[in-house]
Amino acid sequence: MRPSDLPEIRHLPLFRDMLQSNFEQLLQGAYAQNFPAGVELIRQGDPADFLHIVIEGAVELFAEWGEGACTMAIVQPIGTFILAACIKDAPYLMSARTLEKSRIIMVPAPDLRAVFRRDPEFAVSTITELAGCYRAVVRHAKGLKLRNSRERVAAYMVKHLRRAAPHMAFGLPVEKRVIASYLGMTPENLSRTLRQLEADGLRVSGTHVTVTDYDRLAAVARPDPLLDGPDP
Amino acid sequence: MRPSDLPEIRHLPLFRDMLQSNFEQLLQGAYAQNFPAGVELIRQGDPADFLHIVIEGAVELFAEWGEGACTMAIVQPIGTFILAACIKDAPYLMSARTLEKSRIIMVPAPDLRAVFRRDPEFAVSTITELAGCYRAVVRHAKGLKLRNSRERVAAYMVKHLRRAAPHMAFGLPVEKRVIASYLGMTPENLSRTLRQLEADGLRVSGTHVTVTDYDRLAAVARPDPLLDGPDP
DNA sequence: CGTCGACTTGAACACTTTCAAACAAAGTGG
DNA sequence: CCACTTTGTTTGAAAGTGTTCAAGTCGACG
Repeated sequence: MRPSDLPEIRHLPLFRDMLQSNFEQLLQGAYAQNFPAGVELIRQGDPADFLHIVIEGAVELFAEWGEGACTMAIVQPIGTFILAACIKDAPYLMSARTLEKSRIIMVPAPDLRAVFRRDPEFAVSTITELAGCYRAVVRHAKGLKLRNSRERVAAYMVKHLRRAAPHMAFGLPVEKRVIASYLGMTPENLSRTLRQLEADGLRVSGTHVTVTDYDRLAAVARPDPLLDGPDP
Repeated sequence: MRPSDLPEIRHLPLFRDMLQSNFEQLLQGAYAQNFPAGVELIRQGDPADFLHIVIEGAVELFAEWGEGACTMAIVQPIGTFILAACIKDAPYLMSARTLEKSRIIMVPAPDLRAVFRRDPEFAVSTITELAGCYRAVVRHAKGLKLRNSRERVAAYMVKHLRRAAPHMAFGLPVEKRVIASYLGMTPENLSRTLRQLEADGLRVSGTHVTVTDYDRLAAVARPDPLLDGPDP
């Protein structure tokens, strides 16, 4: 564990309000590791041993069933994943793999459970964090059920464009096939949909996205804070 | 509030471990109400005021976007809903309506937030409850993305059949159109799919479901604890 | 420069929705 | 208790959406 990692972690909403002594103890049992791209960090069904924190790089959370697989979320710095499985001491519902060279910190789940039982501030932070995760998945599920694929793609682009504001362009954070799977469609279908959306003010060339007509694109996506998350 | 309601609520996992004095205080600010079927209890986007507890009846959680709507979950006794919105003091992501004549208890959200800050046991219960909700939505989203509609219907039936074990029959808990929407399909499509599944050991007549060949049906559904929940 | 993987494109196919109509069941009012 | 309305369910045909398979293109990297 690098000393420089600690302040960043300490500032995460999850760890921000806990007692310093508890924070130190929690991170004492933790260890950091660097992984190349494409490494499977956890496998769905395995018992939950560690809370993972992404310091650098990017991690894909994905689910498998039979021969099929789909990406459920992308975690980028600084973010945590599989908090819920650690808390319930239950099997992971999702697998995780690095999409790029990544630096990950792993906090043992038993330490986690021990600390939030004696640090009320940490308990409250955990509650807030979990509630946020829950709401994120609900939004994702709502998007899948209420929007068709064209609308989902448009909404994805609008969301990332807002993050890049005031620019009217941004770079795709991950490969298109991962985005396609996240949006619940095949790569072929995403490719065609992107081409189709050129008529609605979207230009995608390789990894580079430019929006030439925000209003037209937003008219397709009909962004909604209850689906896409709060404005920021 | 009926005196007879209290013991049932007290035995819920969410309230089981808290101090009696805190429980009493929490429920003191609460009130119970009886609703006929079809009443909209909460509307998505409204600020979260109350944690709701279903004592009798059934409540549908649903989401709307534009002209479309879909049901996200069914809550039956004894169950709670919209805990996450109360905790985050954020707008509801889902609307709720009674499907039958229902008895609902409403606990003010500020009381909730106040109590788990001073009762560590309640905080832990809240964390566990939320983690459970989170995992339930993840499973639902996984099902939507990984299974096709025929598989989702088969899995739904297998899941409810297991609950009815050792019987090989059960009654549908809600209308078929609600089930269809929950499974992410149209009523017409559900109707056709049920008919198609007769070739795989399923018999549905009105609200009554009989499974004539469990193995065949399970071969279609391929039940998996990571999608359908733990065995019970 | 060649190879590999990701991306794109096209055509055929499978699945799902939509619209329209018929049917069934449950509740209403005479 | 029976017609009658209302609402949910089923069915069919047509249209729309998304997937699969196969082939070809592009770009990054060794």
